[in-house]
Amino acid sequence: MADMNAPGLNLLFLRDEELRQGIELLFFAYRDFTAEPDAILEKFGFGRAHHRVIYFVGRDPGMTVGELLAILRITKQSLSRVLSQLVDQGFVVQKTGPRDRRQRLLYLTEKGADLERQLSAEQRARIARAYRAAGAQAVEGFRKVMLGIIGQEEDRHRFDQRAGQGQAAAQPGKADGEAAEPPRGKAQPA
Amino acid sequence: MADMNAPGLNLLFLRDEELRQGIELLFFAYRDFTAEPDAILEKFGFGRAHHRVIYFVGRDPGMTVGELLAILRITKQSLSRVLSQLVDQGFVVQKTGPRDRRQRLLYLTEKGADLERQLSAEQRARIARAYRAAGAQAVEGFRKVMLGIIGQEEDRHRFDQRAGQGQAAAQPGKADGEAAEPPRGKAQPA
DNA sequence: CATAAATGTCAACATGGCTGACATGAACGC
DNA sequence: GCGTTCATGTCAGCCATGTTGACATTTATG
Repeated sequence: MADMNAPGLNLLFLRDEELRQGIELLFFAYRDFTAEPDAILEKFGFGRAHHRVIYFVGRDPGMTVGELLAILRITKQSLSRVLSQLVDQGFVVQKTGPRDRRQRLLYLTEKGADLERQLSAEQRARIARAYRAAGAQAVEGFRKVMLGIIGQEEDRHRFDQRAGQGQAAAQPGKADGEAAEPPRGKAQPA
Repeated sequence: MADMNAPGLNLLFLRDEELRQGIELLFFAYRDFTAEPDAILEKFGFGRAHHRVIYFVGRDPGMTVGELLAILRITKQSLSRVLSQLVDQGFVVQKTGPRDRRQRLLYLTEKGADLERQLSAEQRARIARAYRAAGAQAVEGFRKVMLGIIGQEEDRHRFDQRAGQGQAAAQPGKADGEAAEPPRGKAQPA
């Protein structure tokens, strides 16, 4: 800060420092963000992979296996391992798709929903605390930057409209034509 | 949270939606953020654990093994596996500490620094793109929210105003964040 | 009816966490 | 100066979760 007025080189240096800090912010935030759920999961003999499945199925009940695979970007064999544990132990149920009977639509059971709530309670609290402390305008900036970091347009879409108008979703020309879509309108792995 | 859809709770619902989006922004951003370095590492037969070591040592040359362990929050046995590969293959060197000869101070070789640059180039570019697209004010908001998400005060400290520093303070007990994936309780595959 | 798609499954392998036990040399306190 | 603690290394085995490849089943579709 003190020598910010130095010529040329220094600006570049600060830029590099700024980018490094961006990298590290992601690391620390993610690390702390996942720490507490991991501890809970351990009591169930589950890992982070189970958490991801429970979270996204809870988010989007009735999603297909293919959709889940597209989000997680893992192989079906990897998913299968955790998913069948969750099904066997009664956290998730699979129902044959009504339109396409090849599909297995995924739902949380009550037990699964309980666990989901337990797992995300701390995460929500953490986010809520950070949002509250930072303020609405900062939250909007956070969203903008995070969306910029996310690579695929399809992934960004999920944040378009279902947005929290509360503080977050503001104006910036996002305006994606498509009404707020309740669960289940998702990007198909084309 | 799944049953917050009750009528009349619209504000609460939006709040819940907003918090869920926060959770998902972290998931997707982190997923995409680590994808490309992983691809580079594969060509070297390395994984994320190697990336972390290279990143931190590059960030803070001369750090001790103990400091690195404190950053990564893994066991010395886990670190040993990757660190000795990096040393054996000439990416990292260890020098006996001048003040305390028990310590092994860590440095990148030229080869190591090359790899570090190659690995973080994409991550910096991704951050830079997101920052540029979002604007300075959004970046400030991003920083605020991310710092709010980070739990420990000691961790937040490293983002204070190190702008003029370049290297970590090399304080015992704590160090920097990094570029790969935060470890968790048990197993963490590449 | 033939083919493709959605899903499941078996088997093998790699990475990188973990624990426990034990070794070595250097620093430090008494 | 001796014993204890500290920093580090190492061996050995376990576990979670990623990977690839091959193949089976059911259903949709041209």
